[in-house]
Amino acid sequence: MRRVPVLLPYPFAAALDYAVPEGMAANPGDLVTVPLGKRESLGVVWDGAPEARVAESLLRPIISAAPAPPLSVPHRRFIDWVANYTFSPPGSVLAMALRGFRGPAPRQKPARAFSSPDPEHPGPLLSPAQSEAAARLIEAGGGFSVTLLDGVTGAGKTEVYLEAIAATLKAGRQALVLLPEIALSAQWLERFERRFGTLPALWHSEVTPRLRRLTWAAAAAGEARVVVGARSLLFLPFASLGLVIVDEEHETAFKQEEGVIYHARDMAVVRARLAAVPAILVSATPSLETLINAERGRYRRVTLPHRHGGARLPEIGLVDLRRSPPERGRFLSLPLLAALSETLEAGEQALLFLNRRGYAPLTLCRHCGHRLECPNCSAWLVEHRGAGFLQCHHCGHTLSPPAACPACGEPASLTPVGPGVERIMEETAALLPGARRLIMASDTLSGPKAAEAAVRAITGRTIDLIIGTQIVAKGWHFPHLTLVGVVDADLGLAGADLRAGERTFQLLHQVAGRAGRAEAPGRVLLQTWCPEHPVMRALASGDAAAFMQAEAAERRRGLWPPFGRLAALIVSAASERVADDAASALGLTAPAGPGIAVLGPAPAPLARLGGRYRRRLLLKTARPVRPQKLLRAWLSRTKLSRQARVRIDIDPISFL
DNA sequence: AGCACGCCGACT
DNA sequence: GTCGGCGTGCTC
Repeated sequence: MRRVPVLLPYPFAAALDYAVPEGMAANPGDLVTVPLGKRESLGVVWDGAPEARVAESLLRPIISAAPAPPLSVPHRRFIDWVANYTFSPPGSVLAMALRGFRGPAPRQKPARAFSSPDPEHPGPLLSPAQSEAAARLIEAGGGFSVTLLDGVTGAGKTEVYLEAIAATLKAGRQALVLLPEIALSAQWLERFERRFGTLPALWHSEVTPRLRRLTWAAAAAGEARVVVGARSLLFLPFASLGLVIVDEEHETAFKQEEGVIYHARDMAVVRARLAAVPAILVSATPSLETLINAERGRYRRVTLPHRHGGARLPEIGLVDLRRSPPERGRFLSLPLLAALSETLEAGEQALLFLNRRGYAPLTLCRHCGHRLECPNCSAWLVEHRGAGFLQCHHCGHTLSPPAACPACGEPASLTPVGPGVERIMEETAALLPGARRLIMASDTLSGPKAAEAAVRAITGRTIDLIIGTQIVAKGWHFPHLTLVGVVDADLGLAGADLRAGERTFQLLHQVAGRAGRAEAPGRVLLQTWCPEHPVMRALASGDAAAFMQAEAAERRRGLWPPFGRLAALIVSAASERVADDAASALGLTAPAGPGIAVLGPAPAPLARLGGRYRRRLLLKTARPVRPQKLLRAWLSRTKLSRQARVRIDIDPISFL
């Protein structure tokens, strides 16, 4: 009897062994149905020698082969690699790869659902700079390489990398394109269709199960030639992957924070390396990680220094709120209001950016000072006036606005503090009554359909003023938009996040980049209490390189990423005592040695989340030290209460 | 992930 | 006296 390891899409520590029935091939990569307890489960025959932990007489036989092509060797190595790196059970990673394959294969030929993009389709004419950049992307060849494609906002980078896709298609291979946000895909798809005469396959959480199954099968069969989607697309099987692209590579939305915790940009590079194909990372504001890799010569770099079609970069000005404070109870200063009226009177469009959803982030009792807080999390409840409730942005808990203060009972004493986009909407309604306004936020723009409607309204000029959260910073092209106002430029700089400066710079630079993308020149006004801050000075001067150099020097000094490595341990428990005990137990057994430091334990900034108490430890190592091995030994020598959970976040981005 | 086993509260 | 809460443990 033959015995093979079968990896199941569940968080088991390892593959389980099964017996291979007479006459079945059961080669590594084959999808199979196996018995599991009283159930049946899908699984994949895995590589290597069987574990042989179970006696032969106890082995159960594989039930049948499943109707799908085998997972390729590079795909299997990728699943193993991600599991190892992220400290996750390999079965959990496999589950992501099999999401989309369920039950019998689709009856109709997938080919019919996915027309082939035509690389010879007459697309838009490229500028000489774009053509040259495209040629440089293509000259990297078909083997593994990473190229940073950067350049100013509005330079036409998308059209450049579409040429790399065309070359991949001509070579008969498939391309994978990661976008940070599905809402973004509305305009992206238009550009793709203009170039290739048809739409690509889409992969994200809103795709219906039926289409998801078709797409999975079509990718696995090589019939979906280009697939575009969110981070989970990385785990889709491809018959002949030839190119991996990550657009807006600096976006933190690529970090998956639940389940298997991974950074899709970094894993995209790994996928490309294991598949021996090129990767292209695209951004007007590349992450420091990527810039350093380019500087060290590990990544190639192709730059588009000018805006497409003769458009000019917008002028960025600072409004010093100490000198021009808004009126009491208002948030827009006179200089910004004047610019708004001018722009709207000229028949152009304006955008007000504030990275805060809802009406007000805090509700306070004027009588006793009580703050409305979430009962499950250490966080304020955010008022959503339009929807008529207060909500916790961390656990989703909602509350009807109380008529009296819940602490002191004083009636009508609760007052909103600080602005959200809804409150800015209200303020502009009073001050700019004629403007047709639209809020763009993740809760008003959920899904590609809503995003498409918004895009249509803006490009069709039935909207004059957009008020948006960070969703507006992501690659939109609104030709009639000439003014961008940032309500609170300092917002992202608070807190102890090591990337706060970098991220604020990227976000504000990207928002600014929405202005003046066509003939009419753009203008940007940043309201700040601290115009001398390096981030504000860099934005106003436009010297991104100097800013990132300074940022790099600081990180190098402190051995912070990308010059050192980080892993976060988040200890949580339903009881505060259990969380504290587990965290201090980990503190006592922490690893030590050259190039190793452990910070904490400390209460997490969100010390309570979803009713659980949280503590954090941070493992910081020098670049050559791999944290995974240290963590494995650390956790195995530490006795923890069963009630305490430890989450490991390798390369953490969020420090909440 | 499911699904079973197991030891403490409100019901026919 | 049972029905059932979900804590903990196992699945080759």
